[in-house]
Amino acid sequence: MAKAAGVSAMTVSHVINDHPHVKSETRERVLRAIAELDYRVNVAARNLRTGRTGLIGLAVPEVDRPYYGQLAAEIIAEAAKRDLKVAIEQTGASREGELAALALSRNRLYDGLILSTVGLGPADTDLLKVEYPMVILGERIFDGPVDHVAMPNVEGARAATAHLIERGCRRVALIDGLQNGEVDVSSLRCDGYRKALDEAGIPYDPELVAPIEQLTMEHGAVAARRLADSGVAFDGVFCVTDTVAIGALRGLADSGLRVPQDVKVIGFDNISESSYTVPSLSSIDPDHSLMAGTAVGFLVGRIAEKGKKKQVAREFISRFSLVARQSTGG
Amino acid sequence: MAKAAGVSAMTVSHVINDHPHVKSETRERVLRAIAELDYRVNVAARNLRTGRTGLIGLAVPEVDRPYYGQLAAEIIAEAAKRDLKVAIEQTGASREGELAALALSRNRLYDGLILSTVGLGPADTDLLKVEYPMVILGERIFDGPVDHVAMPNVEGARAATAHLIERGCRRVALIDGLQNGEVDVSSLRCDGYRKALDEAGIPYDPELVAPIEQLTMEHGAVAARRLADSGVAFDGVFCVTDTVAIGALRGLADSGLRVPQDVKVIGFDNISESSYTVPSLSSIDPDHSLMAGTAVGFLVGRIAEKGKKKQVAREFISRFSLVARQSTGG
DNA sequence: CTGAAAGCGCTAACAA
DNA sequence: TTGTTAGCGCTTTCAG
Repeated sequence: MAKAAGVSAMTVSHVINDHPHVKSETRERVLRAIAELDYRVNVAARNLRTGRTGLIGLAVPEVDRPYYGQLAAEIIAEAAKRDLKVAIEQTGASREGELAALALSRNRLYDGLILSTVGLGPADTDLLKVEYPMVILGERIFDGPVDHVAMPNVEGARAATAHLIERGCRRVALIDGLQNGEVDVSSLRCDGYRKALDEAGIPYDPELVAPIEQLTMEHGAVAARRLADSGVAFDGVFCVTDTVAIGALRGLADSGLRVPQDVKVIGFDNISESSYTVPSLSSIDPDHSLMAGTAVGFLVGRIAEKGKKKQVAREFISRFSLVARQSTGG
Repeated sequence: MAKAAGVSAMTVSHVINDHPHVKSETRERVLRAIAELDYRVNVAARNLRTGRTGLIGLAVPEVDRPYYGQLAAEIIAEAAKRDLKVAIEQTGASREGELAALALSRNRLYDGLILSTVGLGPADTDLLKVEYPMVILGERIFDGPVDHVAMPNVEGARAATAHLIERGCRRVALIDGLQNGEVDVSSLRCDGYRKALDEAGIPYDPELVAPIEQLTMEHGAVAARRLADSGVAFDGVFCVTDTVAIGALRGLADSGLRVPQDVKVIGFDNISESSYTVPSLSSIDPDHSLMAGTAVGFLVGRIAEKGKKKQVAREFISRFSLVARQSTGG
């Protein structure tokens, strides 16, 4: 123990934790001893004593999907500002994976959990009634007393679709994920799409909706090719996410359709890749860093008030802006 | 304590850790009590006792860069197979960031560290002479007793360049990062590029080399535009990474050059986005999952043999394959 | 097969 | 301003 070098025991702890009442002379001495012995606090022991690990969990489907990778990057950066480390769980977008992530926090491995729900549905509300700090990042699917940070899905999708219409599209297709409930991303964005059509007096045509099983580039490409080959006329596509849209650009190119001349395309999320596709992709930007910052802020708040009586769940819906690029350009 | 429900104390520990000598009847009883009380082991206490945290650190420049995101995804998956969690540190590709990540392991927060070195150089070899489990993922820059998992940089770059030449290119440009030493990625891949030129009897022309400060899409795009606008003739571009190449595709499009008709393009890394660009991007695939698996395997080995005397450093250089896509297509 | 004793390294609370 | 006492919850060791 570093006390050997100095003369103290507990004082070391005070020095390490910047407690005020330490004579600067003593502090010096301790600091010197620490340096000489290359002493390091044992965080495991500290954790045991304090009940905090300084670690938060972030459960996302997969970090290599651009959207989640960018979200993770922002959350890690935001957490680092508050001296928190972030461990990443990959849930594979499955219910089981998300439940497994939930279970981990209960082991007190993490001080709190940011959970990006995709697989869990309203039926699982009870499972979320846990007493440890948690923030759901995604849709407001649950009624439980859990903080939420959500996107402006309906409004954003409406704006995206309206943008296509403004640019002259009259037959706007939708490449969307499967709609499992009434409040998942795919359903909400579909709502926004329909709302925009309504407002423009354009009838909703089910033939223009291409459902895909997973929100990946691959499925986006397949859906776009299928749409192009189906013989159904269309002059615009709103894709449920940018990742899907990037795949769709690929699929449209494969089918010999030019973007934006023949078909205009817009996505949702404004991932950084979208500026670099050819043509560059128009998108809805939900302000990721605001979302990340808010999520971490909520979580840190919950961690701080741990033990106190349940507070009401907070909810934050991010703002959005439309970013017009070549894919909807004239 | 769960012992209240059952009648044991330490036996709970045995049950939890699947120790053999427990009568199945007792085990049942304990298990039932655990379920009823919703008991969870306190990992902090276990960590303190065992000296293991079950957590490894992964230090990469930024998880939102596709290459590192995909690497992280594979490493997390690989670690999960061995019941290890992965905490991610973002070093910002800076020396300070990498040193900070090193320091954390010394706090025993992590059982070991996988460090993707970009900012550290040969001069920092001494700093890596640490006694805790570590694996360097990147170039073999250091002589210290540290395990390395590296890419076949020279050979891969040679193959990429040779591929362009085979496809008819005679003026092959190189968009490369700054060459800081003699063994960084940019230098090694440049070596491979020159080797291929030599072998084809094509003289090396410095005018065809566009250096960029960061390996990003943005810099790739700028470099490609600069190259196109410079008036120097070229019919092929080897980009040091796929990320840079995706930017270059964008830049070439901006300059009115068609890929592959006017200019052929190839990258390095084979990130998943490369299949979906328009045109799709040819690349060198260094077998990420083999690298991730090896890195985790090395680390787990080091963790297991912790305390034993120093072993010699192991080194693994991954294999590669060339993936030809539209960007070099005829 | 089960339990008792001891201690991992730290810090909250208090005393000096 | 510094030190003492205790104990966080677990597991290693050894005895029963």
